[in-house]
Amino acid sequence: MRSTVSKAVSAHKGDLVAKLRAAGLRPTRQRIALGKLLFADCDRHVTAECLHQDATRVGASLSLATVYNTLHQFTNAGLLRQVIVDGEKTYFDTNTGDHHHFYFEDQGLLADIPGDDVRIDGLPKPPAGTEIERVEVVVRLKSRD
Amino acid sequence: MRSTVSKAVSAHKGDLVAKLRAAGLRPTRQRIALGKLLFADCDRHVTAECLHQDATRVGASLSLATVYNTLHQFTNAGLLRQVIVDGEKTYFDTNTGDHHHFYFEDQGLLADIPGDDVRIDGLPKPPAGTEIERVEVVVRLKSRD
DNA sequence: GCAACTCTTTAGAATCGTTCTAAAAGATTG
DNA sequence: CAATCTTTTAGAACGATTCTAAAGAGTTGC
Repeated sequence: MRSTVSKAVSAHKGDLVAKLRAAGLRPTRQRIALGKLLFADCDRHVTAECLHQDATRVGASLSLATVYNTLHQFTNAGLLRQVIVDGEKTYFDTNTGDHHHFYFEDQGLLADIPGDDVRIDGLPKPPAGTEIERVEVVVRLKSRD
Repeated sequence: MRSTVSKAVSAHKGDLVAKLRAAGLRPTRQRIALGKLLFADCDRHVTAECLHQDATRVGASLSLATVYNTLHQFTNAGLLRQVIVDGEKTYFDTNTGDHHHFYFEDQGLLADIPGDDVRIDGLPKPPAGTEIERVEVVVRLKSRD
């Protein structure tokens, strides 16, 4: 059992190292720790602050500045995507595919909109000289009393 | 000609005063100056900083703090709407109706998406205990080389 | 394995948009 | 006009993020 777990973990770690190398990033202790937190399980939506807390909680000690650096490097490498729904803080999404979001305003939480069923019709052509980089839909939710 | 213009302006001003009163806001020099800038002509998308510059340019002298206060008061009164497309600054839109936006990333400019033809299909139901406050579509544009 | 080199990390300072504070100025009511 | 309430404002404070430059770690060639 022990060995299975550690095999699984090291396999993950190998993938991660390859991922980092492919992005031209050295596989440092810090980047591996953050990579594990971000890419190990299911999709996540994190802020720098909360990822830093996660890392600390897991015993990885790194500075907040490194978390910011890393999030931007991962974003530039196409491993993450930035989501802007709130003027206060920036969210990073591990799901880089085409999809949209629910935003729970009361709690400041993001969730992917499941399925790829969302269709947007009737969008005008982009103005001359510009092209669409992305169409983002945010469904803002509030708790019902 | 002169009189026509000044009549038009004072008519506008009267509307504005009424608008402010209806919102429970005293018609102060500062609020009237900002109101004129915001509601006189066509729809606008402003940041606090740029509205402050506009005001200064027009000869109205008021502090940046007042611009922030006023923008929020107008927003609470339903006269403006906040639009979040950029982590750096907050935009305020004089068009409070249901509509969506183009965002010119290179220039940090917002534009309404003309017409009410945009339809969004296939949205899942909001999670239990929540309700949709608003669905926002942002079409991010970049200049074509 | 070790030197030489390059890339990373980091603590702390700096930045920037925005909000807060408390005191002065202005609007309103009777 | 006096009394009262609201607004404005300069400047301090704030919080997320970025910058700085010096120390630390990863990499490469030998």
